[in-house]
Amino acid sequence: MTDDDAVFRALADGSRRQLLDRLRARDGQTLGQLCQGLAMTRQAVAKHLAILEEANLVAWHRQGREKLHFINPVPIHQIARRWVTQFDQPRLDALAALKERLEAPGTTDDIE
Amino acid sequence: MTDDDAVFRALADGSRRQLLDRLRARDGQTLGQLCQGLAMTRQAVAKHLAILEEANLVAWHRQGREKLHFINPVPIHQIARRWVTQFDQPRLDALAALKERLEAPGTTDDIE
DNA sequence: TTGACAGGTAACCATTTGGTTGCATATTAA
DNA sequence: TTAATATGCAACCAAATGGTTACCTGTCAA
Repeated sequence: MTDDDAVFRALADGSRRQLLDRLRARDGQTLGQLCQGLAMTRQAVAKHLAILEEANLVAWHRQGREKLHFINPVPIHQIARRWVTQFDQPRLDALAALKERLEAPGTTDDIE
Repeated sequence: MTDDDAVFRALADGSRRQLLDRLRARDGQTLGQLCQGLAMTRQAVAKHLAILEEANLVAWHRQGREKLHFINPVPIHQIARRWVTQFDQPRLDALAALKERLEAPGTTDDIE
């Protein structure tokens, strides 16, 4: 509950979901790149990114004077596991099992 | 964006997620029942339920002087479809296809 | 018919949120 | 070295949010 909260809050804002969309389209963008075309100041975008970082949805890496942002899909998957798959039992139980079997071989990341 | 927004906003609050949890545990509860044990006035709970209604996550039906609340899993599924399954392509594409076959009417447990 | 019960409505309040402006700092290029 | 570039930080602001109290309405049972 405590950890999900940051993710749900982060996803609650349309601008932040838009930022995630942009990163999903092209990962590793700088703050400046992420600002382009948005009707918002750079500082506002930076605040949104900070909230996404707090929710662990975005990580970054400094390169010179630039800050490269990377998306992290794990928290959303975790939430989906706890919320969507439970939502209508038991039809999706079989699905969850299948999902694990599908994702298991050769995958190293988001399945704990 | 416009329709998802209400759902994301509704899910952003912990009290509202708790209400959904309660309805998931037992569907069709009255306002009074949903208030029990919560550290919040009835009016506050009613406001939360109104927000869940706006997001189409909860529907209700009047029975005498009582208001029975029912959960609707569809919006969360829609969001999951648009967000989770897109999040790491293409590994989950096969999963989405399977999901549709699983969820198609008439299919129960016949996959294994 | 008259309370008691379930819920609705409205005014109000403190805090959070999403945004701004202004200025400071660090890195790169000329 | 100097100027432009990329980002950081802080103060401030309006509006939204989550909650309250107070009172009103409709329904059921005695």
